[in-house]
Amino acid sequence: MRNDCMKEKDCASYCCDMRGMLSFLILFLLSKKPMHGQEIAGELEKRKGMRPSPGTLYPALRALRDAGLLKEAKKGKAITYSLTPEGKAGLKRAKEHFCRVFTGVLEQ
Amino acid sequence: MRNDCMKEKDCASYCCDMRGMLSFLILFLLSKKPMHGQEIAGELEKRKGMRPSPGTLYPALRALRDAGLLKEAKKGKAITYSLTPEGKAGLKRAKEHFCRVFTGVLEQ
DNA sequence: CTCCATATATTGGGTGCCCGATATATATTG
DNA sequence: CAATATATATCGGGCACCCAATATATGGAG
Repeated sequence: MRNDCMKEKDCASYCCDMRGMLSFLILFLLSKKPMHGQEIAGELEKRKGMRPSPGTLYPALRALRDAGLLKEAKKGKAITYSLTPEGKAGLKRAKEHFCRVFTGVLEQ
Repeated sequence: MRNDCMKEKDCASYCCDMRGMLSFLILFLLSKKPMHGQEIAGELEKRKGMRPSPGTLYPALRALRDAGLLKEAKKGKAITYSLTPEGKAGLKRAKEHFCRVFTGVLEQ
């Protein structure tokens, strides 16, 4: 059971398993500023408390690129990712859905 | 690919795949008021646009009960679920984690 | 009682997120 | 030119969410 953390006092939450939210978070982070992969990994680590493995992050970035939602710019050994117009539009719609699903969760 | 909706104009978002958020949402909904299973399903349908199947909902409720996070009260053919003190405490921690992960997402 | 609607419950299986390990490429340092 | 560090990339597999189909139980209408 992935949510073993549900029984552990030292785990912050039950939603430590946020499958399916990775792409959404990536799009959101890149909307703040373009970043390369390891920067994204670092930001995710700060927020989630766990650093995504390369096998998690890079396939996700590739899928988003293949879907036309973000574009790449190679600089040295790093690749800077940024949102395409489609990515921005998609993020907007995703946020709306997110708000509808989690209405009231953040209140009080 | 579950996220086929990423390519469809009529789908609200990329986060339609919210695996791992079901238990969190159930705890949140029950913190508002005790409900029985089908009420929960209806509320989830309103928020997510899709009604969870029985094979999704009831095992989730059972797992939360077995974890001591909610209790059941049978009334006729329906079972009213409500949070235990452990469930309330767990939801509080889950919310904190949720807020940390999604800081800034709902802004502007 | 019989029929039907509603609620709960179980089973089997698909899907794809995500991880760990490993590989490749580029930069930097000495 | 090695040697090391960093970034990207791939591969195989586990696992848990989630669904569709089906089963059981309770209650109400006639």
